[in-house]
Amino acid sequence: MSSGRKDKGRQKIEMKKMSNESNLQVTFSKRRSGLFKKASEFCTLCGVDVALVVISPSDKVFSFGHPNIDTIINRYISQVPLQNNSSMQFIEAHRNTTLSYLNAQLTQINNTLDNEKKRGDELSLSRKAIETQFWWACLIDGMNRAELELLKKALDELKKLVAQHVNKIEIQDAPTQMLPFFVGNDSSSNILLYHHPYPQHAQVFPPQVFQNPMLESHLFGFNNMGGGGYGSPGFF
Amino acid sequence: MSSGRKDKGRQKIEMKKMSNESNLQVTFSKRRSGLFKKASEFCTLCGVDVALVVISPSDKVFSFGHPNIDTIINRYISQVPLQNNSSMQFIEAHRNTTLSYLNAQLTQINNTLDNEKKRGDELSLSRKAIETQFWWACLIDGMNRAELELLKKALDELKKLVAQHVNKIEIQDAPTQMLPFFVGNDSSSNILLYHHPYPQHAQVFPPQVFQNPMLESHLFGFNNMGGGGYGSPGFF
DNA sequence: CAGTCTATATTTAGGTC
DNA sequence: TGACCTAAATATAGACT
Repeated sequence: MSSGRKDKGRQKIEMKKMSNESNLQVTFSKRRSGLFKKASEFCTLCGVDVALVVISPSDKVFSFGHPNIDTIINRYISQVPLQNNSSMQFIEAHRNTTLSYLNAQLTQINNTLDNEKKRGDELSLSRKAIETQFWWACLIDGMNRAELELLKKALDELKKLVAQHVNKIEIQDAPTQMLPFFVGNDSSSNILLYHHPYPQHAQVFPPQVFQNPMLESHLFGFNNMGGGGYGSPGFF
Repeated sequence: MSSGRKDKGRQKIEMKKMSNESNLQVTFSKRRSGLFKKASEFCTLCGVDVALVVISPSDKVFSFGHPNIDTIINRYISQVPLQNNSSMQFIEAHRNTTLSYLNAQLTQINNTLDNEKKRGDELSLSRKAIETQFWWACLIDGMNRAELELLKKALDELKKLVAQHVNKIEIQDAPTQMLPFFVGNDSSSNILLYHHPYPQHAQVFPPQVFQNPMLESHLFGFNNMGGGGYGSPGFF
């Protein structure tokens, strides 16, 4: 019921990589299932063993095997002469890249850890310094009401003295610098504390490194490895 | 060209293993080539990687791969470790132990890192608490030499007073009772100290005993406690 | 076995839903 | 994605060379 147009049916397509992305996606699905079906039919009809691995453009792995893909792959690996079998090397390579990746991670984390330790130590130190510097203030906590009253009185006295002194200074010196000690305002919330800009610890791991596909040219053959020398641009 | 006998054309066949041996042989060849062709077209058309291994009833191995069968197989086994190959098992086992070892290390280091972070945060917090609690002490930093001298004198006086008072108390009260240092947040003696609206974290500190000599002059030697504070609510 | 031929059986490109 | 539709493109059973 669309435009009353007659279906064109199956069209012949050129045997090259499809340019239309969405068409390619559809064709990928269709042909993949078709291929798997053929393989499976082949198995039942002829009683053979088949292993089939397909890696999609988005790097997903689809596989089919009868009776068991690992069995077939193992048989393939043991059958193919060492000369042609680079699987071992690839395994090693893969392992090595994984290892070095993890090692890099380890290094990075260790660095972060070191920084944290340093930061902690510094803080610990400065805290100790503060405690040492203001140890006497702690005494105040131990005082009872009477003692505190006494202290307050003493401090009042001190305030006067200091005020006096500061006054003297202000007269003598240039009054550019404001002394914070006894500015008698009522503000109770603008205490200025200095801040330490601590480093952030966002961890960004390096992007993964991919190996180049081997671009060997083989002729399509029936009983040997094949596959055209076809580079897959931009798929990895 | 046989005489006008009509061809039966392609017949539908049951989907089960062919009984006729010679037919099976023919079908095997035909379908095998068909399957390989499909796989090859699939590669070209969709730009995917394919590995295909077929093992004939007579145990011959046929394979196809694009761009290289070993690459694909390796990628497959990177995903799914092989089970039935002893050398593979060894490699995989080694790889896995190495990986789990590294992973364990990673976990451990991450834990340590977390702890360090926590420690750092706590220290940072407690330090801020100290700074907050003794904010007024920071004022001292704002003083010049003369002011400090003055303050020292006043505090000396205070010291005497307090010492005197403490002495008196020790005589009156039970001599077993020590002066508690830094007892936390519910003591009435803290009222003055916590007058300002900052969060209290006094309880964070261990009740350390400060046995510093009172008001030694070196106390005033520090001068980089950061920016001083501004007026405080009529504390004095 | 591998190719060829022929008449179907199957697959699938291109759409629609 | 996936299912369904249609008609053309392919694959292939069976027979023969």
